[in-house]
Amino acid sequence: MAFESLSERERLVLKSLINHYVATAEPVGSRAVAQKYRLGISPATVRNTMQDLEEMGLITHPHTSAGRVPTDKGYRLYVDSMMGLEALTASEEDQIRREICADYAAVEDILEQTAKVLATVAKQLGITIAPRFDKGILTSINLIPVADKKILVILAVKHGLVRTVLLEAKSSIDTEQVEKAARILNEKLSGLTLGEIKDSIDLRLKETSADDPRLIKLFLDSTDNLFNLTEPDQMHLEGTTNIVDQPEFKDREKLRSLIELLEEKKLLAELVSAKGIKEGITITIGKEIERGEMQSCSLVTSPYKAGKVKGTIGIIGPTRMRYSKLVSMVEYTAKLLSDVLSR
Amino acid sequence: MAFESLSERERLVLKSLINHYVATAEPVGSRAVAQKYRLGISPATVRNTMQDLEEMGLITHPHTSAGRVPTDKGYRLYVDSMMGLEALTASEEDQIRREICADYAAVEDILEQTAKVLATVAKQLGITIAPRFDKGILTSINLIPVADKKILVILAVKHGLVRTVLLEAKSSIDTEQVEKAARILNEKLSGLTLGEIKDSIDLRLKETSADDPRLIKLFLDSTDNLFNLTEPDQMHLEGTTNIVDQPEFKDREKLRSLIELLEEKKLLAELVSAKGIKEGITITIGKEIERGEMQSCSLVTSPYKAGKVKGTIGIIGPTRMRYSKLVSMVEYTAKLLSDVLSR
DNA sequence: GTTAGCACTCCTGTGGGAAAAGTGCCAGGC
DNA sequence: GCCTGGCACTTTTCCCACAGGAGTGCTAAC
Repeated sequence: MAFESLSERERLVLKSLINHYVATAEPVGSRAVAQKYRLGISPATVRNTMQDLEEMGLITHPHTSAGRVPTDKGYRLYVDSMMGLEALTASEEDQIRREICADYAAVEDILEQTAKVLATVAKQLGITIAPRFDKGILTSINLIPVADKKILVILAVKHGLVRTVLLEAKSSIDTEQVEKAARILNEKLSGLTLGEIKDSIDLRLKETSADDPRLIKLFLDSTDNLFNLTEPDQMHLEGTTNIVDQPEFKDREKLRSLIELLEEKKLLAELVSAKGIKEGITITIGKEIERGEMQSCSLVTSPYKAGKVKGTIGIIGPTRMRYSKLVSMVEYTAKLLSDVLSR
Repeated sequence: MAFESLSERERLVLKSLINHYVATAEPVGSRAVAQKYRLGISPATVRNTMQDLEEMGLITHPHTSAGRVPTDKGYRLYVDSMMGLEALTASEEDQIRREICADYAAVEDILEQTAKVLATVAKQLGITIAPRFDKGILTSINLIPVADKKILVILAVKHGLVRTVLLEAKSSIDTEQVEKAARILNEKLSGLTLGEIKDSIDLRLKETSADDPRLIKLFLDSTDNLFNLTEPDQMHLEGTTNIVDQPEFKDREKLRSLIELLEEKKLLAELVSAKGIKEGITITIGKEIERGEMQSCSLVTSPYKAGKVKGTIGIIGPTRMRYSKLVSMVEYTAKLLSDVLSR
């Protein structure tokens, strides 16, 4: 549909309506639009315009005598072509900066903190997902025997990212073997990205496998586990409380199904990090989200960088959210986070 | 108050009432008790007995014309002296066993799985807390430089438990120094429990500190971080969905404040693991819980063992819960978990 | 000591009616 | 020809009254 065909008035009415609805969560009547936003036109005119907008599928009616409510399509148009960015207040910026720039050593902690501050400042769900390791360059592998049959594998990736995985061997393995295996693995694999390793580990370790079959075989068998790139525990979700109060979730069933989805950490992580592939802010509105349980929600996400590797942060809330502000917020936060993690 | 003074009839009525209330979530009238549990007495007699029980503070009235509801004190008496254990069904045992005995390598994963299965089978919140490391014996320390100024510290504890912490140094540190420091630390600290180390690390490392001040000092400065024993991320909480539907949380405010508490992972972990100090099952009912936000909830917890060190698992739900069943469940699960982790 | 009976209390569900909110359309004005 | 005031119409919401139901507490009788 050619949205450029919207008249100036139609655009103004839609914009005002959305602003008002976002603020009040109540269907908006023609009077409210006409008066509050001093467009200089009467409620009757607004009503006519609204009818047109409704025909275009940009707004709806819950019932005859109710005001109008934006549809997903309405929000989409608003977001794409008529919403201005709303700058963060100084105090919001401060709050975000304070939390993120505190000098935590571990990336994990910074990400948790980031999710929390996003949730708090946005009064929505805040979510952060650890960098996707597949583009990260492996600097070293360490194997550490921590118990009879257990070996801790440490993958150190450039820029101070670390992944540790515990492997369990069938039989006990002595220290020398472990050291030898570690030497081989480092020799063959360091300097490559984890993605490359995942794809070609079989080939790269083929000739050596005769050397010490057991350990190398264990390593090969665990490839999926070791190089699995979206670990659910690499995700931080905060602010569940914030959405419990939202009027859109006064319907119990809706709330339950959303919380259900939030508990499926792996799924959620994949859903969100898929949005983080593109550069810059991505806004996903209502039914545009693939999962049914979340179709009354919107997602504002952005990738961030830690050196070469990229992760995703975002805000989840009802479709009725303050996009103009939240976009600024996510943008600012992602920028800051990238700076902190890449220093 | 001398509860032994309860007559046989009073005990029977209280027991029947609680059973009925737990099943229906509705205040229980005298007729329901008299008929359903064929005590061979009339509703009028039950009413008289109920009045007595109410005077003792074991049950209450929401209002004059409503049935009776057990108080925390009523539950307490029931739990302590009149509830029989209810065995798990074969299929419940199966389900629990299947999830826990699957051969995951990492303790983390087993604990997450355990929390999930507790939540599912009990239809309540399931919570597991990783072993308290303070009684764990350190088998080795490894220091691994993962980036210019970042060092990954790996504390290997007996029975395959591992703790990794990332430290950030002020200035870059070369590999030799790291190796030397690791040797010193192993020499001085391995074989001790983490608790001992935490308390006496200053003394133990004093004489060596002249050797390589920087790294050892970093280590000393990070003691709290390294040996902090209740890390929030060592906790797994599952089944939030289950409580959203509970009739006791139809009051929005209650639900919000509970979820708020659940988000305070650190606090929650401390709360629960405090209960896990005692041997065997601990039941904490309503107001007996220290935190106000949870005073309409009960807690059924048990410690479990992984070799020498102990963690806690438990179930959280409204005070109106099926104690007789859940106690069996937590007991069985804790036993199983101990077996799996100590093998 | 137990029970039946009954009055009393308080909650709950229902229906009607008035008020409020808002639309849609029409006819008149600029 | 577009805008606007006016008005009828629709639907929800709120309130109130009222009946019905549930369950108690007391009393008197067995």
